[in-house]
Amino acid sequence: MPELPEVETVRRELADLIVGHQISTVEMIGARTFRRVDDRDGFVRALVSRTVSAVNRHGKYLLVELDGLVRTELVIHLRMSGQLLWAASPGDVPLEPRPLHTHAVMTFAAMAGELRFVDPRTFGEWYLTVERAELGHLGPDALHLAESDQAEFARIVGSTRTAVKPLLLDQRRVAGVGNIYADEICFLAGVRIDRPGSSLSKPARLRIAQATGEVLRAAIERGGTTLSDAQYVDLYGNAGAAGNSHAVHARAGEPCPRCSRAVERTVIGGRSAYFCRRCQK
DNA sequence: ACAAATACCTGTAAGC
DNA sequence: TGCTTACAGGTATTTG
Repeated sequence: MPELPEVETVRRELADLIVGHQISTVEMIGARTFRRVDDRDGFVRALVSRTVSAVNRHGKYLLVELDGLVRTELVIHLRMSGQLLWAASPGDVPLEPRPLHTHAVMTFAAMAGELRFVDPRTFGEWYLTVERAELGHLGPDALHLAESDQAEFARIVGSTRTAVKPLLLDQRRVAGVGNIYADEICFLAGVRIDRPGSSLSKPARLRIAQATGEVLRAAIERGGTTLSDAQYVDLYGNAGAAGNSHAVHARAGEPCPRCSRAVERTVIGGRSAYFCRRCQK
């Protein structure tokens, strides 16, 4: 479900909501959500009564920074079906009942409501990281790199024989691009999804870098992608509108927005992939 | 170095 | 109507 633009949308909303607020309670409900947490009491103790100083993001990982916790951050990864939802209860309005598959709940001092982590497939995770040790395998953040150093992005693309789409999906090379946006990036760059990165011309590699920035930025502006299954919603339960502007992803049979030829679907790297045969070379 | 398969789960849609 | 199957946005690990 959530890729970089969806995680960034939630990050911004979460930062606006909780930065400067003190954690009152942490409920650990689902076992699998906390599968990396050895000391469950210690986890709660580390968080309660701390004030949130920042909510950061690297790739698809959310990182909650807390006053007085040095080098240690709360990691939240939504994986396929995780949602962070703010349930407000202003005044005397009672809280909505918790949805099925609510695995974690956090409350804050002087804030009426609760932050819920809902995750039917239980792939998502919460844990404390020290110096981001568990994130060490990740490549640079895709959006940051596309905006700061396109030459380096192009170098990474050209550094392997791996096909461009699986390359973009490999979080060790570049972090944050998922199945939806990898299709959109390849389309915008005019590159076939199965072209080995090292076979691309320098301009084509730079087009991948450029397209990554454009696609991710545009998706964030539209609040991310909510597909027909409505899996992704933001902190307040709202769907994102970026899906309406997808050129190819999940549009098999529809006309390519550039040349009108029917968009095709295939499988690459075990994932469904969409492309225009005429526009991507 | 790389590709492919598998595993982790639940929910939904399509097919029979 | 019911049952079965395939598939879903992610990632880690194993096998070849």
